[in-house]
Amino acid sequence: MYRYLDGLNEKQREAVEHLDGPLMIVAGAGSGKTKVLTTRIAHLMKLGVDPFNILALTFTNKAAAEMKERIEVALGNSEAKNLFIGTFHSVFARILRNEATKMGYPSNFTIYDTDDAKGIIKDIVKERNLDDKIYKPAYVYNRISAAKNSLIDAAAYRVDHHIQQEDQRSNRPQMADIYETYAFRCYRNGAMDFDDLLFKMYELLQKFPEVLAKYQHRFKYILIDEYQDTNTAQYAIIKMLGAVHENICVVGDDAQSIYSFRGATVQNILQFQTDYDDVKVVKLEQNYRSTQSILNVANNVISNNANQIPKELWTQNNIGEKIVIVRTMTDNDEGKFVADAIKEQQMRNHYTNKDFAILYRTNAQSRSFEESLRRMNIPYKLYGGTSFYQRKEVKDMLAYLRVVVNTRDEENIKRIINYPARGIGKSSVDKVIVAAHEQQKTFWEMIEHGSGNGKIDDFVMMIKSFQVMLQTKNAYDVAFAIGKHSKLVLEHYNDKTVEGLARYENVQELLNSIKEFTETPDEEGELLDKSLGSYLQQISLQTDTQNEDEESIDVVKLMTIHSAKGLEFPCVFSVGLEETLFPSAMSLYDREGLEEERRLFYVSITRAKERLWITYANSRYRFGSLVQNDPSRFLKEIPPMYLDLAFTGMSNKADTSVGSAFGNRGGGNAGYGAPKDGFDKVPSLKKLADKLSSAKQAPAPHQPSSDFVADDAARIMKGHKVEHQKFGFGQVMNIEGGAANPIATIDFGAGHGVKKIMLNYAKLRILGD
DNA sequence: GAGCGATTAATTTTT
DNA sequence: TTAATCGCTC
Repeated sequence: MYRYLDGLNEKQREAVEHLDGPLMIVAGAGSGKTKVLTTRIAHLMKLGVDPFNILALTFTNKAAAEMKERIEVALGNSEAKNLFIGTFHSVFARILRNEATKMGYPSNFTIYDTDDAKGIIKDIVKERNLDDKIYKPAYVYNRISAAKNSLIDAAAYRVDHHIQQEDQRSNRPQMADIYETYAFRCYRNGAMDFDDLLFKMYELLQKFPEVLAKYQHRFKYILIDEYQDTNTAQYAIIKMLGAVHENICVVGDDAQSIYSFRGATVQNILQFQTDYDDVKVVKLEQNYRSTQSILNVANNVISNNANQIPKELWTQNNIGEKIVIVRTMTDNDEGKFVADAIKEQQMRNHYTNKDFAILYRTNAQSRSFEESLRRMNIPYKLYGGTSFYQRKEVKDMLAYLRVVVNTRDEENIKRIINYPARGIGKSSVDKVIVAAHEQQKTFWEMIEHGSGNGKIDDFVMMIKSFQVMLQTKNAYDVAFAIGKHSKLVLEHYNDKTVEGLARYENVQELLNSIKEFTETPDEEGELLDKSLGSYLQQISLQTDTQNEDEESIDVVKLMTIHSAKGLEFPCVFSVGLEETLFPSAMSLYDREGLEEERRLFYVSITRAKERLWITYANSRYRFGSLVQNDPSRFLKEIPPMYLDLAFTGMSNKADTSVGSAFGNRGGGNAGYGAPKDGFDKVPSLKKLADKLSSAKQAPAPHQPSSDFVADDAARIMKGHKVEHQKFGFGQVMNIEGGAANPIATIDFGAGHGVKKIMLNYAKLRILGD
């Protein structure tokens, strides 16, 4: 009767057919987790549950899209359209958009990505005259992010004893102030960062019981994918939303928890059984993906971790090929080896490009593989990295669109007010900012009714004209007009360099994507929101440009292990297995960090279906210079019996015998004569010496007087005592160059000495003569 | 104020 | 290696 149930094994079927009450599915790698989730949803719908009442949350857009598609296939109709399936962030953004005004946000609130957020933090640190070496934007951002993900707001942060101690100890006493300012500024800008989408969602449900009740009753069934990667905020939200029906189904694998840096805590999955009464637990332990060899290696590696839910992955698949470990001399050799091996496998075993994936720890590692693949004419696709939407020219264009939709967004106003250059300088902008903050107004409110600055007024008129268009024109027409009248497109068009051309094309591509968005017809029964605001919201959460028909393009895939989670490939290269790279240097200090790296390695191994190569290089270029690394400690955790020792692919260059692969670096690298210690010390000593010899006493920067006002350059005469904003106090020795372009020779004394200053540009205050 | 070369600092993973 | 900032010139 339910044919789709036939393809399930006993355990899978048990999970699908459990209808009401909390359910935890512990799903090992390759055990058919997505199949179970999608079949379960389809089954619920077959049994009459309204798709409108089902909420399914995933971590990536890719996973959400795949789930939706598979349900459609299972059901054979378009009922799936009404399901609420998406990433945590996108689903909450949608809900927040509906309820935003309750929280004092515009419904078209802007979503700030990490770069936007770091930019604001940078500004704040600068404004407070703090050292940006200590208050590094990335550090501050991560700390604020961690707080939000633990549901700690700025006020709670300030009074949290433990946190305060940490900040004192790390010499960052002003963290709480920065957090508070940052949070306020986002709010004032009508913007939320990624973490706010969770944090504000929590706040919304907390503060507005009627909103909570609405969604509690709406979501009768809640399903959560990758539960091991949820953080405290996500956990709390789910708990609230599910409290009425308690039909919560979580799927996860503690062995694949790899997002603790984003606040994820494995505790959520470990504790699930104690959170609810009568939790049904189903373990999926049969692996359908990998060969026995691959699975054996994976099991051996992960068994080195202490904290685990006990389970044993097994498979009926063939033993398959042994795993190949390859050592190369340099990262370039590593790239070359991989490209060679791909070619060879294609010849010998009839694989095509898309059967291969190269998985690495950090995005920076992609370079050598790209080069070698290109050299051998093997088509590839790079996933992740700086995405399309992070490119400067795209962000510039998006900044215009965002400002037009949400004028509270000071950050983006600042970005575009003088780009393309229209003669509105930093000082004019700063003047507005100071005045606005004094009067408790937003930047836009300050200038929208005239600013006393003709150029700013022109800018305001232009933005307003775009806003008028918003009423009658579609998103594409507005965007096109913005590109044209802001002269942004022209700016790129006039740049005839190769990069300029690329930028022009990227902006055109952005416009195309808006056009596509606008022209996608509404599905039956579903009226899609085609406003510019809706478009912006959607793309803000789209980090990967998930292009058309992923499956059909025949290319080798390059990505980080993190982005490979949930995917599988016939042939996998897990590369860069070196100490300080994988495991990363950042993780070496504590057991948890190291175990997470090991889980990451586990994830990379279990992506492979048929063949697996593990590679590492003796030395590689990092931050511009060659460094040597020991082989990763994880390699020692693989019993040699699973390894293929015969095949090296580069037998003349790379020594892949297990003996030398593990540890005794002296063996095979005679070409790099210098022992490790000497090698490491030379450059650092040299650097130090350079620093000492060139250490000039930098003059202390001049703090301009608080009442500093520049005087008219024409009034400055020989012999005047003057103050310069940067160089401090000095005396005019001489003036030359004629009235049109007078140049003064000024003696600023010991600190800065004698300088020639062009009076038309410099800001000088006359103190007397 | 703006544009351009030169120096220098920085690299974990992502929604 | 590359992105970002610095500092110089017009």
